[in-house]
Amino acid sequence: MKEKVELSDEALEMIAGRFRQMADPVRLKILYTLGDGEMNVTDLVKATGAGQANVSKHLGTLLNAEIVARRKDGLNAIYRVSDETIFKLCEVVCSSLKTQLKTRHDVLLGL
Amino acid sequence: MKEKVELSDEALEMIAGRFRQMADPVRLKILYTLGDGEMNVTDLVKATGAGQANVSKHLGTLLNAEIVARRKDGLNAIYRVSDETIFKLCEVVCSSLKTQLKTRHDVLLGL
DNA sequence: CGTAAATATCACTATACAGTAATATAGTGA
DNA sequence: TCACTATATTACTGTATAGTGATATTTACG
Repeated sequence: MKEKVELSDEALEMIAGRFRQMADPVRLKILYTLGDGEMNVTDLVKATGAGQANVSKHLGTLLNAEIVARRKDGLNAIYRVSDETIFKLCEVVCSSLKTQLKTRHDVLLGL
Repeated sequence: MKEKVELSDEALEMIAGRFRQMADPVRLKILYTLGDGEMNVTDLVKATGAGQANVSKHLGTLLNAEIVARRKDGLNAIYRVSDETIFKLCEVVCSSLKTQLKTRHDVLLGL
């Protein structure tokens, strides 16, 4: 008897949506930067090298997806990662990519 | 002293690319289906309800990303998952989404 | 107040890509 | 060889979204 995991189309759409949040290098850069601790938008703009409007928009989608959280301090909007599982995701992806690259490298050496 | 993980733009692009592969509900459906064992394209088309050209194209990108592997058997092209880490990714995402939904639900109940 | 700074939003352009119908390609069997 | 089946590819359309300049909004401070 198989352990059949039947997922509804709606569930698949939600899962895909989460992956979509992670599928942009600028958002990843923002998230990695926030991994060192909370930060305001201006500093995130400097750290990522992206435009202010762009960073703000990315933060908006991440906030909407509840991947980051926001607090206000005077003029500043200070963001932090609110869902630490994203780092686990990146970790798994990185190790997989490393394995792939290593395999490809070995193949090039004829082994 | 901080454990500083500095990733190059190229690395970020690769990671984002892997997430992009997972960011489509049809591809997820294909992968989940292949989780039960290898399958040819025709059966995948039936299982997913997507069009043949569409499934074939998705399989092409997954193959290119080395997430699935392919073998030929006569007329059939038989695909299988070649990178099991994708299931770990889905698992992490699912548990995160469940937590989010539960929290949102509790908030609605005023707690 | 008026000004400046930080952030968000708007309007727009450009690009990537999912879906699909039609066609091409390759293997199978009569 | 011809007809049939499975898969891949091509050409095209539509949609989503990243990036950006300009503007709006909010808050602090003189």
